[in-house]
Amino acid sequence: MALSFDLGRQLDAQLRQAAEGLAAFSNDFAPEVRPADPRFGDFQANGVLAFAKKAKANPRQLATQLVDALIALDGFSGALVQPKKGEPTPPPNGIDYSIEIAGPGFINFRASTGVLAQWLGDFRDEDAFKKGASSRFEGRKIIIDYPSPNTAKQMHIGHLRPMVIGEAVARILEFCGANVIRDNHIGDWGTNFGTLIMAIKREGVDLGALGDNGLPEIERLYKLGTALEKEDPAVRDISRNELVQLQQGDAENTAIWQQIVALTNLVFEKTYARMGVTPDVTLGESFYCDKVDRIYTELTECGIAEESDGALVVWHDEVKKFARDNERPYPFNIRKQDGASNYGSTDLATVLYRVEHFKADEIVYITGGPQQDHFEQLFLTVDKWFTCKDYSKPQLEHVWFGTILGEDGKAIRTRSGESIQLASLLDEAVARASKMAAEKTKSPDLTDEEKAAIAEAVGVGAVRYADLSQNRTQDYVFAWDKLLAFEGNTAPYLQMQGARIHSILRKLGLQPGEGEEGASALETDTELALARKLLNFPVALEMAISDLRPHHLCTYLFELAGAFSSFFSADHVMVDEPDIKARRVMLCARTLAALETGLHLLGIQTLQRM
RNA sequence: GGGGGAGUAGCUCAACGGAUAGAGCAGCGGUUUUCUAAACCGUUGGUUGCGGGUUCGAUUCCCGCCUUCCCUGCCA
Repeated sequence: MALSFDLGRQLDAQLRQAAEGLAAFSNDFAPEVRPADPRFGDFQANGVLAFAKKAKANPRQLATQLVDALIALDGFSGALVQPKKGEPTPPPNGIDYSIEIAGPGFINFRASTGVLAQWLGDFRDEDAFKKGASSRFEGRKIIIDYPSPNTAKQMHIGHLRPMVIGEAVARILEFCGANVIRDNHIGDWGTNFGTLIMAIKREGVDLGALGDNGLPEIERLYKLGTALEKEDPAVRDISRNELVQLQQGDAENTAIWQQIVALTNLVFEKTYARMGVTPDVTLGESFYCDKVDRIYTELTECGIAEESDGALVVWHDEVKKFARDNERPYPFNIRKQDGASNYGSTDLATVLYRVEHFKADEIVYITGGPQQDHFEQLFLTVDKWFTCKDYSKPQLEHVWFGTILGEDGKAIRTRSGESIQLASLLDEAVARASKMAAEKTKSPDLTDEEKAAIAEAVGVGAVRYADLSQNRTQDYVFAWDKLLAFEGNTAPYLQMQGARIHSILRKLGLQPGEGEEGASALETDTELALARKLLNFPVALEMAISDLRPHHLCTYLFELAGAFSSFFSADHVMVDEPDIKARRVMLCARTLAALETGLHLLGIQTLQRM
């Protein structure tokens, strides 16, 4: 039998096929195949229970019928066995799966060691995994909007999450066959430029003289500007006028603005490089400033937008919280009273451009949780507008994340007070990793350059992993001790397991994939547990994809590394028997492939030595 | 007022309506002349905030409370 990369999906499809031939089942039957508790098997199908409830039928009877049909299916090799408590029965010789019907109607599947060996032989490395996974999206065009920082501000700790989460999401989708475009939608066109230009002119600052690290000075000018505006309303009007001048193409203001943007981008590039973030396009808000008139026109034509208090807004009365007759009305504002565009208008123009120019099937926005209302309004507006104009509608996803909190449990602020600069955060992480490595290393002969590269990978990896390994919608407290704890479910632990595998292969004089000829069937509990964990790599990918939450992949990698570590402690690889040695070498290489593939998808560097 | 998040072991967190709610850290007890001990093995620890409901089955879904953080039209 030919095996799919994702055996669970394959079983799912086969169960559906089996159900098609049965009168008792209908088209809406979903097998719900998922990984099982190892006590029960490798996979379980729970769908019969839900279906039986709806059909008011006996679930065990339905399960029996379904399993009979499945076994009779061409191209499926399985045998029904009696459930026993404790260890499930392995399949009889030459049969791929043993199947049990258990409890109220669970269907449990246990793969034979032959299936394990075949799967591990078919999917040997990152390329094979990718090939196996690529059928998931089959070239679907997905635009991912990240990290999308605002121009004229230094990157601080608040910029960590969009970069880390966005990059992981992009890599995972790409790996699963999507045609991903990373679109860095920088905030280069906001009200803040009015304030900045006002302050720059007032202070007579020469931006050209600031060198390539002028951001702190620009930040200082912005703070000064906002302070002045607060003191004197007349200054606020000047700023507003500077902004309008800029938007109307005034030469002097445009030149100042261009300098600010160029200066900012230069600094940002360095951080992107360090974080492994590679935008495909950088089309900021300014790119859309000549495209917003069409938005006003079309939305007004369609009767979607209307004037309200001098602004142009869209009401979504059908959604309670946005309705106009609320105590506090909450429209979607797309043009300000002063006629200027805002992020409502540019975001609408951006959706249209992404559909018309990039032919986007899907757009994913990576931003913080507080923007949920904005995106809900944006998506509702796009839906109505595209329906009116009969434009092809993309799938729109808002992937939002929680806030990074300070030790006091409050959000780390950007404008008030001292926020931690991203570069110094990373530097400190690397310094701590370096110190840790000096104490713990098993490779004292490393050169200084190698040590530095390892510290960079471990330090930055630890910070990334700490951010990715918990559910993204959670807030989390930023604490050095926590972020740089190199124990348990952390990047250094995973990197270390990889390094251990490289070490054993090095000692054997083998490249990954070599030395596996003549391997015998897996036998020990730890070998089998590891092999079964490897089989679940596609499941972890699927879970990470289904709601774009990378922490599922982290959890899987940690479990995989744990299964490997248990195996590595219990089963010696360098044994005399060539068949046993070969199969253990195979497990090492395959674990390495899954582990490194997973870490790469998370944007974390892997290491050969530590 | 409206909306969203969180509430699970001492701490930090998992758990796509499924089987006896799991990890890590901390604690306790073991393991190293043997392939990287940043490791492994064992163990202690729970009324899943409270009260109802839905059903074969609820941490998960629904209703009502409690605590807490955040958002709530012209910044993005």
